Amino acid sequence: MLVREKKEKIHGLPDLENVEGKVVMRIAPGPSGPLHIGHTRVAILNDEYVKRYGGKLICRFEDTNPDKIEPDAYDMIKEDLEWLGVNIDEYAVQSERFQYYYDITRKLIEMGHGYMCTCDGDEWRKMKEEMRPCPCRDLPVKENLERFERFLAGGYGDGEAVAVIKTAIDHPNPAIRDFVALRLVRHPHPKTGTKYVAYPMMNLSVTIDDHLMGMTHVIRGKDHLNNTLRQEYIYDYLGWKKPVFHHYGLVNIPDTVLKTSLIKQSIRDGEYTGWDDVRTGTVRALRRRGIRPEAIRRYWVENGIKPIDIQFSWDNLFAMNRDLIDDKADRYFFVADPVRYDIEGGDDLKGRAPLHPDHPERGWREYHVGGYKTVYLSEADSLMFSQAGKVRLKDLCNISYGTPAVYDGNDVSILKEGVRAIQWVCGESVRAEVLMPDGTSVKGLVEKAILDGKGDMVQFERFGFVRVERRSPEGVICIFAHR
RNA sequence: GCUCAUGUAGUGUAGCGGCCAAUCAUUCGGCCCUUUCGAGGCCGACACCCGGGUUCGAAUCCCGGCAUGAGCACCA
Repeated sequence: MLVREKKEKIHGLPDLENVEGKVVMRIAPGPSGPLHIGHTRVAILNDEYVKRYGGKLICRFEDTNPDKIEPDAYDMIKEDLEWLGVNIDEYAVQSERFQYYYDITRKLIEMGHGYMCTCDGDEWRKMKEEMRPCPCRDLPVKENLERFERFLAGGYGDGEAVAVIKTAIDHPNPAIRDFVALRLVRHPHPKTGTKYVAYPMMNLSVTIDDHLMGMTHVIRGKDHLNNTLRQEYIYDYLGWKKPVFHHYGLVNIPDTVLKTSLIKQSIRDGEYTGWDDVRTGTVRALRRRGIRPEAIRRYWVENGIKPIDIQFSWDNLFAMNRDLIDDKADRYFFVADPVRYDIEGGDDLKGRAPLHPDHPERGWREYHVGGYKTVYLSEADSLMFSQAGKVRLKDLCNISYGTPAVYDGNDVSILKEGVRAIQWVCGESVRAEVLMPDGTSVKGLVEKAILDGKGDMVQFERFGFVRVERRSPEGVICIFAHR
């Protein structure tokens, strides 16, 4: 009883502060590509809290940097979220909301909290570093408003002007001093074309949308800590109520490719097969490898929302996934880099093995080696066999080394003496190829019973869990998940 | 350089003044079970960054140091 209570606590996320009834939360992906494993953390955490407290979860596409947008990403992200089991109540797109950003920036300028800067960008930054206001900062409101309208109308050339929010020019933290709110972009936007030239910077659009959409809690990465501090100026200027902010630590994800621009380039170059290439860490690649969304969820829930930086552990994720699939995955023998052995002696060789050792009721794989009595062993097991001299073909019989190999009875008890049981296939097997996460592939043979199998996750005994991508008598294509 | 954040086993986490000679998961090692190096069972290994202080008592509070990370973009 006591033990159970303790366990429940450990596996749960801590409560949020200041929850009054329902919550409104959001995830805000930039549509530059599909989601990768790193993005799933914020999605899962927000989803978990909305499910706990009730309320709504908004997915807001932050598409305010037109030259980084991948037009397909809007749909891909939506699919990824659905697959993850993240329940989105509303979708919003920032490129449809520019009017809000303009109206509120105008208001801030009117209030004297913003200005239009026409200084050279480098010089403006240099002055900020020295805590000196630029000449535009103290221009009269009227002049700033005129510049603002001219700015919206496209009356400035690229880089000639920006709208700036004032904070404290002498703020001890250089990252907080005056920040750009709107900039000029002439690059056409995939959704709005060249309709707008004035584009909001993230700190402006995020703040306005979070307020307008009624966000109660914002969970995001620690890299946004300073952005939060900047955004608080806007909340204060306008007398808006601030959401509760939470910043979780950064995640370092090893051994995979996550950078969207890099993946995109490799796809274009034909090196990667697509966004679901197994060498990448995209959600669709993990899905293709047979990682269950529940495993990803459990992983992030157990990681919590602490602000410390963490190291992502594939081992831990795989262990959670194994937990989920082990009971469902049927077992088959797969032989990598097959080496042929003929067996001399013994009579009509027959054997059978359960599809799953814990579930004999699911049925059996029947073996009838008979006839030529030809089997194939993996290259590694063949080598081991030659050194050990004796080996058990699991669920069939024992053999002694030689060419041909010699039938050596069917006494299972030799396993107790240290003889190894190995996997094998007979002549009636199917070609199989297993695509590995590093992009290589392992070719071999798999028992033909796999063709009648259902369910996409199977275990190749002593090889690992794989997802079956294609089943056909000509060959089976699998993706390696983990051991 | 400045500013901010954080420091519990290999990894992630619990604990947040006495119940902690520190939890759980994973990892690793051993044993049992098993015709898989899968699953299951049992046992074991590994940690409170350092130094001061407060206190009867500190992983827990305070200060300093150190370390790590982030930001200082007309990216998000």
